[in-house]
Amino acid sequence: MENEEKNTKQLILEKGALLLAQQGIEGLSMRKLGALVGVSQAAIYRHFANKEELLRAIIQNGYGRLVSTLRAVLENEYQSPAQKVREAVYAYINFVLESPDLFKAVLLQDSGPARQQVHSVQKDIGKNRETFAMFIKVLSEGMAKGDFAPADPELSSLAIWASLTGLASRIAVERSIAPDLRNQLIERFCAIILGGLQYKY
Amino acid sequence: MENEEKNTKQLILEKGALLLAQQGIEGLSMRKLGALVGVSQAAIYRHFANKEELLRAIIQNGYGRLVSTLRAVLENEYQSPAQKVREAVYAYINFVLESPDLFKAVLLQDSGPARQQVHSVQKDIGKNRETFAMFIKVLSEGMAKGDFAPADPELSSLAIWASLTGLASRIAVERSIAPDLRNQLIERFCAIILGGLQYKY
Amino acid sequence: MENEEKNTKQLILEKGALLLAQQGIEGLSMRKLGALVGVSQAAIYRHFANKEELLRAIIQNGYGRLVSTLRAVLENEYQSPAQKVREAVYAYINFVLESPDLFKAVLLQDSGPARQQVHSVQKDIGKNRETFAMFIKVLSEGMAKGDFAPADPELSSLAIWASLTGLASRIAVERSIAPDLRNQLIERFCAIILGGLQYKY
Amino acid sequence: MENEEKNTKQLILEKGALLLAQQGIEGLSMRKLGALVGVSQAAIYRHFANKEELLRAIIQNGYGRLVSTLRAVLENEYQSPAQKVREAVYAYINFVLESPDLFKAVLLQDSGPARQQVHSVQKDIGKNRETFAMFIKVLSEGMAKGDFAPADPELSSLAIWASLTGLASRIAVERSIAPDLRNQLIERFCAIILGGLQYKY
DNA sequence: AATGAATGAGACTTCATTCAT
DNA sequence: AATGAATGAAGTCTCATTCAT
Repeated sequence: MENEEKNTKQLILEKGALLLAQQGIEGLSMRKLGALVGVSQAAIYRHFANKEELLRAIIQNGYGRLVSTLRAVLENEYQSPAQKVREAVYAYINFVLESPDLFKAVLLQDSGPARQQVHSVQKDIGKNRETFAMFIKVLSEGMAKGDFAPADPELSSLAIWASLTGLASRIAVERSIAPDLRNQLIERFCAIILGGLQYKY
Repeated sequence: MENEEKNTKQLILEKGALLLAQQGIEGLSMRKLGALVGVSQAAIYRHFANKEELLRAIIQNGYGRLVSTLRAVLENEYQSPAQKVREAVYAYINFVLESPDLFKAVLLQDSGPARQQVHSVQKDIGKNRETFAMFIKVLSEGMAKGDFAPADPELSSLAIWASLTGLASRIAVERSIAPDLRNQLIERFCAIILGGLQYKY
Repeated sequence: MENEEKNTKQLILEKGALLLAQQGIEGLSMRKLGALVGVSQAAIYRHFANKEELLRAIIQNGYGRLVSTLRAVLENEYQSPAQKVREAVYAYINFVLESPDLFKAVLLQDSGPARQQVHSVQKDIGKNRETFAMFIKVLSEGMAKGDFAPADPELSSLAIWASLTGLASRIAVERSIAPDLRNQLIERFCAIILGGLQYKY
Repeated sequence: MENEEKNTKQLILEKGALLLAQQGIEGLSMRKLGALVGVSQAAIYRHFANKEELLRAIIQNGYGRLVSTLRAVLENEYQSPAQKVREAVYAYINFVLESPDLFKAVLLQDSGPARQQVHSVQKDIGKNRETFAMFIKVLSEGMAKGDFAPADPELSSLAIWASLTGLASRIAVERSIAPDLRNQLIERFCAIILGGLQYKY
């Protein structure tokens, strides 16, 4: 029984992510989603109370991957703080390249009809407390070890995370960019960030 | 007399920017805009052929300010490259603080049904060739003078600009942040970026 | 139970035909139709994807009668070709008298914005291959039997069918004509057509 | 002065006929017409009180040609009644081929928004009393001379005229038909009609 | 004679949601 | 757990027409 149900609910989540990825947040309509899943529009309401809840679920569902990847990267004992930062950047960008619209839905939206809806999601996920806390810890660690110049780790985290989001956004928008150039860009970004972290005034 | 009616077209642009600012790109409907301006929906079509054209006009109208501010900052002869970068950051952030959703409309949207419309606008403005070229020049100049470590100035520009966009986005979203904290964040951002530019491996 | 609600879809078709009949092809608006059926405009889209599909359905629905009547007439074994022609004329005219605007919608419209939609329908129905083929056969038969003078049966069919359409159109337009006069006109039409078919140069 | 005015008014009529021809009766909007003439929409109202009056004027303007051609044909002293009928058919068809939508607007319409508007025009023009009277006279003449079998000439006229309209309609609709085939069709039509007129029971 | 601005009505269509079955 | 039917609101846009200038 659980299997049966899971099928539909999970299918909705998957196809929903797909719709979101292909058509953006406006393209995710109950009608289309129902058709894509092969089920009536009304059926979706059996599984999710709202479009809001649906959206939240889709996002949480898809976002989990990034979070666990990031966690793995940031908690890897065998890497230096600088390496962790660099790997986190790559993990983040890879996620964005795989699901650009999921990314956009979560991190960049707070306009559109789902604005206020997503807002709460953003608070839950966008800030991503847990991951963020880990990132702060990595920076603190680096500063303690002398790898990074001393500074407020939370502020640094915020600044870098925001920068990373900006980079990701640009890359998500310009999907047609040559992979080569893209890698150079990412590399330069890492260089600047890590340079900035190490730089002493 | 001219003052009384305030030109309607300009009014549409202003109220349109306001709607865009308050409700995002989808919230900008002809219906609402008409009501806000105090005019019938159809009247808007006297002044703008399309929603697309309207959007383009609103954005260009509002975006002009930033471009000219940036130009002034980046072409100021009496400042060092590093100072120019810092001032550009502040100019950008100030613009975002004044018109957060104008910013969001232009820079963060890009796919979906209504978004292909914006796409061309983005190409015109988002890339913002002219300003961007000036930014590249500032970095080149800094590298030539030895203020910045040598690196590809275009790549560096792209990376920094994307980062700046990310910071701006975060600030735009979290408008309720305390000004104090905000300034610290901006300052830390500048420090990291400028540090990164100066850092030699 | 089924009777009570009367199927809505069928109701839409019927009221749609009525609207079409009373107000022509442009008068058939979703708004009006919804109101006439006693249902919201949106409800119509539950049953027909488009105005185009709706139109097609209405026409096919109403047109079926004529086709089957014509078929019965033209395949009646016990009548001479001339009689078949005469009966077909009367059947056609009777249909037009019963549903004058259904007829008009199908046969007289064909260009303009809304009309390209009808175009395909016209190809399906207007040409009415099947019925038309039967008509050709009747003429061939008559020529073979010597009832009609030898001539290209397809060309003759086309000419007569077009003429019949013209007559029908006139009658549809001038609905107020006295039945007596109308019958005389139809009779004279048959006489000319049949005379023309029998006439040898 | 008259010249100046004539220019605009006549231009409206001409471009109006063109619009009517290209886009059908729905395509003839004041907006488009104004643009086509190179004048504001409102300007049209300086010359014509209504869309109705405009339409009437366009039709009358364009229809004049047919009427005078038909008059010339039907009053040609040097031709037999049969020849006159044949020539009238060709004149009519040629007119339709040149201005198919003018034809449609005048003779086939009585649906659409302009329905009731055109109706009155139809009474004036569609029946085309004068021309029609001449046609009756030709038939009478033919019957008197023994070229045609005796019959009610008015009834015959009506039947033939309606048939001709039907033929014209078919030809107007299927504009892509090969000229060769078209001519054969017209010829066969003439043969049937003339045969029917001459046939004695 | 002409224009620019505006209007009110109406066009088709899509949306999220509800409800009886 | 699911469906088919329906709804009300909203979306963009076009139309014929009016009016002050």
